[in-house]
Amino acid sequence: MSTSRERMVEAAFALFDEQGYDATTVDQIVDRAGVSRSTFFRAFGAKEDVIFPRHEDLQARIAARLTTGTPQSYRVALREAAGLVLTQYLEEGQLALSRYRLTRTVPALRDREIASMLGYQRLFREHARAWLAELGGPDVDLHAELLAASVVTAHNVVLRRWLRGETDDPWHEFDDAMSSVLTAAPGPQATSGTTVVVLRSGQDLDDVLPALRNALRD
Amino acid sequence: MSTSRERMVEAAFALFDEQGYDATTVDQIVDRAGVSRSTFFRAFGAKEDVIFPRHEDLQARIAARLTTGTPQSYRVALREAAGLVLTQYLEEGQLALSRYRLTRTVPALRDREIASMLGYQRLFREHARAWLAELGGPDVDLHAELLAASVVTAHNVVLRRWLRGETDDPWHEFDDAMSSVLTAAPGPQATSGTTVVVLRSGQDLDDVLPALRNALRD
DNA sequence: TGACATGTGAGACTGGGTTTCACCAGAACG
DNA sequence: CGTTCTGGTGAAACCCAGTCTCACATGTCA
Repeated sequence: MSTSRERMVEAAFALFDEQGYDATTVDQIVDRAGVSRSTFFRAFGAKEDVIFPRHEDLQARIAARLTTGTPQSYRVALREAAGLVLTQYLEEGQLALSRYRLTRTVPALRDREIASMLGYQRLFREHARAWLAELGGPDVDLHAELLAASVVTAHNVVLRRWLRGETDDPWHEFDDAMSSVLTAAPGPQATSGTTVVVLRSGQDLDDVLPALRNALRD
Repeated sequence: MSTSRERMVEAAFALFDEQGYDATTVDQIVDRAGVSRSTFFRAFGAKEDVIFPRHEDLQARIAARLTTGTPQSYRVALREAAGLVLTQYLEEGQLALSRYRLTRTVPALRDREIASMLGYQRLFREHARAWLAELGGPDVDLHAELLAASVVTAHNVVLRRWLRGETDDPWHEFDDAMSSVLTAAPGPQATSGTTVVVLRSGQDLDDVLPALRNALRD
């Protein structure tokens, strides 16, 4: 027995796929799902919300990761917090692809997606502001804002490439993109002759060995 | 005799100010303006649009400025194109402040404002992509995206400071912010011993003299 | 004068979202 | 065992943004 919520999501995506988002009414969705309008609006609040599964969770996890950052280690915190977003999308798989198709074609949904991304950016910005303030330096607000925008933008570039099927190894591209953005950021740099390697747990050792050799050869 | 459009805008801002955006219905607006609902929706298309005066104009001017850029001079093009946006807001004056008050409190309007900003960002991105491609170098897409995001973000930081009344010299802060963002961008750098000065026409010479002396002293 | 464009008004209609009341299951408790 | 409380549900009325269609009034041009 599936829950009402699941049936509504399923019915909505199916109908959106068949006849488009605008042409689909909430009444059609609830009819196919076998529930009432009341149930729909109680569960989602708005028609748009069927598509965007609760990112309060994700937002909370990002905040949690960011709060463990320090002015010395904040670049890693930013990288991993952005990685949480990428992880979320990769795990959603087919659902993320369906949503991408919709957000590309329906302006209202595109705006909604952008707004949620800016929600993440806001978290990055606020934490970055605190870290940069502790490090000292001029124009903390501006640089915190720029840092947050760059991290989110870099993430989005990689994410969109994956959504368009233009890459098979999003994590590799993600790491490169984050390096582009974060190496220029202020703070203590790795001493020459010292290489800091960040490993994602669950990764196959053989897969990372070439990268390790490469890093140590420089 | 004022036009219908002007009366509707006036009535809308007054009502939004008196009782808030959501609590104001289109019927109230057209009643006060002495026109019909038909006229309203023909003129603006949607309730939100009363607040955002057509930025197709601005978008076109930005595009025009960007198309005159070259891979050698693109940083100036970006800076001045962003300057067009700032100019627009500064010239709107009181109207921009009213809009800012609304966009801060009404989510729907905030999203709308963000979407229009992303429209500008898109122009920057597409032109930056072309310039960076001509210059050569890795990851053109990523860096074009980052450059556009940084320019827009830097502009927004200054704009918001002005909207909040936190600065009396937005142009000075704008120049600094753009320098922060653009000096690290790829391309030919100014030769040591050569100082390039960009002057806005209509500016008082006495105002810029100190900055000129300062620049030449380095 | 007649044809045509433009701006306007009136009113019906669709559909998203809210609100209110009612119902019913199951858990908790005496 | 009956009751009471609670969470999930349904029914229906309601509000309002936005669309559509028809009508009318003012031009302007031929």
